[in-house]
Amino acid sequence: MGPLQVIDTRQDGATVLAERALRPSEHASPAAGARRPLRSAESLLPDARVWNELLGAPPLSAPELAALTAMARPRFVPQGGIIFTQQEVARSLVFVRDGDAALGYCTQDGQFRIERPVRGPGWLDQSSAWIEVPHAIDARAVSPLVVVDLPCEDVQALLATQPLLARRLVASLAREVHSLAVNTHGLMHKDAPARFAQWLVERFQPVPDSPQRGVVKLGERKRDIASQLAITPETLSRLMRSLTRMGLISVAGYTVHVADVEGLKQVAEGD
Amino acid sequence: MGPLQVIDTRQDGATVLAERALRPSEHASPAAGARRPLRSAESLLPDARVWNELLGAPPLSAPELAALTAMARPRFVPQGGIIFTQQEVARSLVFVRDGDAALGYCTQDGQFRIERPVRGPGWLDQSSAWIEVPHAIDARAVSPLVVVDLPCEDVQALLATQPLLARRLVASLAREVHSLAVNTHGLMHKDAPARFAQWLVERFQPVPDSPQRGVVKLGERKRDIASQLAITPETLSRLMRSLTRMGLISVAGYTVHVADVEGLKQVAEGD
DNA sequence: CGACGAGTTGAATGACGTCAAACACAGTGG
DNA sequence: CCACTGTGTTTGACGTCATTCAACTCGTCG
Repeated sequence: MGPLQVIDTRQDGATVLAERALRPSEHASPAAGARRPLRSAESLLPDARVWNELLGAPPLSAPELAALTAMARPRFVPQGGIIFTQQEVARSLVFVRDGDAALGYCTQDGQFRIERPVRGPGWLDQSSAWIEVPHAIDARAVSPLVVVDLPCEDVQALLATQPLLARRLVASLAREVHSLAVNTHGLMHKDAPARFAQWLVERFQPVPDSPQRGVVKLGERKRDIASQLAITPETLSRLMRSLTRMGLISVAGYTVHVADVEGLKQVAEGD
Repeated sequence: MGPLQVIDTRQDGATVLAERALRPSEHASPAAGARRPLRSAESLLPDARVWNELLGAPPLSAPELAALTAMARPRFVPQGGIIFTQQEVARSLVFVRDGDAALGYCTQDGQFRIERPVRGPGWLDQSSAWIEVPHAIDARAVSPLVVVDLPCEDVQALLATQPLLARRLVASLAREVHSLAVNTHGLMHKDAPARFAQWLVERFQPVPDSPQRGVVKLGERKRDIASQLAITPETLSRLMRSLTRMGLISVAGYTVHVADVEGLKQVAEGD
């Protein structure tokens, strides 16, 4: 089960395991490919893999790829930089090619509350530009990253000549509608324990031997996880302790060991 | 201000006005045009007005209308009937042509909790079929109504020949994404008074003379309004009394008289 | 009249947020 | 090696908001 080590035993009987727990912000986040310094000389344009991941299953044809790449307007954004804000009217579809971004909003005290993290390649806003409304939310760079704008008029023009591309854009929007609808349902009818259990189940990586057990690596600060779940960090901390006491998980720094997925799923069903 | 009549004065000083308040279920709901008995002989097919309202601003061309109407599969659903359920995989885009429907889910005790009301013409599910997933939610008929299925393959085939239609479908999906995103944001960050105040502001009909004052007609049972706001009927009742005490509204049966929209907007901002 | 469903009201409970203090840990400079 | 600091998390006490449960009103329908 890995190099674990007991460092503390608490009065509630839970054993706390030590696992060198670097803070997520200190991780050399492996998926954020843009860690090496980007030079203006090197192409920021997305490649085929990126386009295919954005637009869904059947691989894109060469002319489709060429047309998309021709209209792409990439730009580099430094860590913490603003990608777009609620005020500005959307004129382009926007996605992140590489790196970690987040959709959220600025609080009065200058903090940025993450509502939904986005790991490249992934859409930041594929809808607002079509109806010429302001972006519904702010977007910030969590790591240094490359975002790409697709001017809406250009995409629209392309639709006339590439009907299959239209099908993909529609499907991509449909996926977003679906995920938002599920999310809304959860917020309306599930309490905090259920939402957190669900969050864990979605990120659950089973270990080879036993299907019930597994691991969830927390790739971000716990306060950011909390704000995704629309709860406070304190409540999240209490939830983790509570699930631990129920014997469903055990927490070691930024690693959650899941002892009983089925139990978690039960909690996730909630009401 | 209408034929009002004092029937009760409470100790808190608020004056309650009587306005023959039929229950919404007893209203001959004027917008639900399908009240007259529908015969199988008469065409259930949507007309141009319906299509244009579904697909947004620029009016559709004659060939577009013809093609859409050719693929439409209308069916009549009696009051309280099930339109579709969460289990079934979506094969068609679904909308209500005439009448009142509701998206929601069935509770264990057989009740139907309304999550989002839909008044025809309006989409019930324009997204699931594109990605071949089950409907995210149940749909029921609140009044007798006509729903129309658009088989997904047919629509897809039409996209190949009608690129402007693709643009419209995309825009329509984009509008849904936008409204869901706003809704999600509200659920995450606004408390019950703010959500209810917002709900009122959205339905606010100003009276000609004074811009601050106006009326909101409640077209559904208060318990259904409560479940749209993800609160209990008791809480909704208390909210209405609380807003009344603040002098922002006064409630008479199923009519809410708004005395101060700006005040309501302030409450709606909440946090 | 009694039964029923919708709405309201009050008291009790519980879930979650707020506030403040303590703790863990990496980084810094002695 | 050691304090010292800053950030992030944990914990406890407490408050607030919303739900729950149970009564009660009102209008409708039999």
